[in-house]
Amino acid sequence: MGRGRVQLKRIENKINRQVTFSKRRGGLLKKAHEISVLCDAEVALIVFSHKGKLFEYSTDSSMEKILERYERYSYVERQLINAPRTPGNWSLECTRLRAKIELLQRNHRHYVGEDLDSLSLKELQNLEHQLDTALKHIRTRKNQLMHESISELQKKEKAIQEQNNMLVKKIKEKEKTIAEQSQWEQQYHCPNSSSFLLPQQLPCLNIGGTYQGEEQEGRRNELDLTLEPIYACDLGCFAS
Amino acid sequence: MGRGRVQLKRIENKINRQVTFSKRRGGLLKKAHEISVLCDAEVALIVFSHKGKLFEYSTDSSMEKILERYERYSYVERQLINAPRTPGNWSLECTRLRAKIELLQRNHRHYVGEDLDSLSLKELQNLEHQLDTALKHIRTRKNQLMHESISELQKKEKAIQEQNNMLVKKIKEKEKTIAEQSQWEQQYHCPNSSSFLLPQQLPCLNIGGTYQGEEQEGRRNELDLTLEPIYACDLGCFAS
DNA sequence: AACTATTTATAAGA
DNA sequence: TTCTTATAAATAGTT
Repeated sequence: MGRGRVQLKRIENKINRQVTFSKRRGGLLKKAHEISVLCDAEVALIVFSHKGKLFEYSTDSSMEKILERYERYSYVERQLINAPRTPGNWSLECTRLRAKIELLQRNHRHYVGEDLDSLSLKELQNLEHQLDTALKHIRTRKNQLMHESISELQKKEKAIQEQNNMLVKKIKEKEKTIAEQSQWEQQYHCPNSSSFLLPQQLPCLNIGGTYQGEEQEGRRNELDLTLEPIYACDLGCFAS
Repeated sequence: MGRGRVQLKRIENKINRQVTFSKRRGGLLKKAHEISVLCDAEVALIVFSHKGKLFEYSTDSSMEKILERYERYSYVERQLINAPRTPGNWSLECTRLRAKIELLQRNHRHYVGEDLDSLSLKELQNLEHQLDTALKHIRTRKNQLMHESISELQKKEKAIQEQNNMLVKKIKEKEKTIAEQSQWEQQYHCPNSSSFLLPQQLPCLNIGGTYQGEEQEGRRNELDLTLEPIYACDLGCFAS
């Protein structure tokens, strides 16, 4: 980029080399920063000039972290023990543990179907088989939970229904008692009772006797409706 | 550089980010190499992709040397700014890291279908879906590798078959030469040749002319049999 | 993985 | 060094 093509070889003119270094260094650092931001990558760039001056760029200015990560990565890659560096500053144990984490995380990516390019056919096959097996277990467990949930709900439903029936029976008995009472009151014209209200109350209660069945049905339906959403919701989670 | 200006911020589209990363990574590595050569500088470049894959460039491939030089160079600076980690911090860090490992390993067990009892239905469902997706990716990649392997083998087979045909042709020519030679010898009763053997030899050779075809077939079949086991063996790895 | 319209980087000159 | 400018390179968007 510039006037005239450039040969990829050391610039012999000292001044030119210095100028080019200065310009290109800026460009390189800029591009390192750009890829870091644009692509969410972690970049570490170290440049020593011919004269030995240091220039550097690192994502989030955490050069040490990136270099550590590099060492870890290299360690994992080489499957070698990382020679402890600068012992004063840096725990070997931590490095080892970080390497293990890196390995686990890299491995995990394979289990979610990422980074598969690095795997051989044999490895892919093993992975496939393992995931297949895992899925079988998971589905078995899911079905088990579903069945448990269903029978739990059925048991609950039954219990509530029984309670319901019992309540209906109780109400019927109460009504019967009240009806008998009012009949008695009517017959004997008891002065303590507010008899003028009864003619309107009675038909209601009488009808209630036969009407009760329907209302009971209504209640059962209501209960079913109450149950169903719960059931549907839980099953909604099971759907696949 | 390119159509439209680029904003210096993370590219949210995953595909775009990946493509841009790939392109810019190449450019960055190239420029790092160029400044290194042109300006006689020592460069170390480390790039971790978002997914954690490592790319690196270093002058004369001596990454470790450059990093060491970097450590030496920045040693004074680090001594001034960063208080070295105390042993107490180390053990704390180790504990933290061990906890993370435990977590990762526990999580991993779920991915191989173990320890499922502790998971809720919702969690099981998420797991199932994730493994399903992973399996799809893995199978796609496997198929890709298989197809590559198969076409490679077919190409090989074809090449060997051609070689085979050529060899057969050569053999035919040699036999023709030999047959002509022996005919010539019979006609002129050459005293140097052991003529008493010829009556038995000739029928063989004469028949050989027509018989040759079968023998040739036989040879080709033999070769096919040699090819087949290799083919079957390689494909055996693909079977699932 | 190519292509190409643009933007960027930069070599040379001042 | 720094600025300018012509031109080579890089690359974003597209196919």
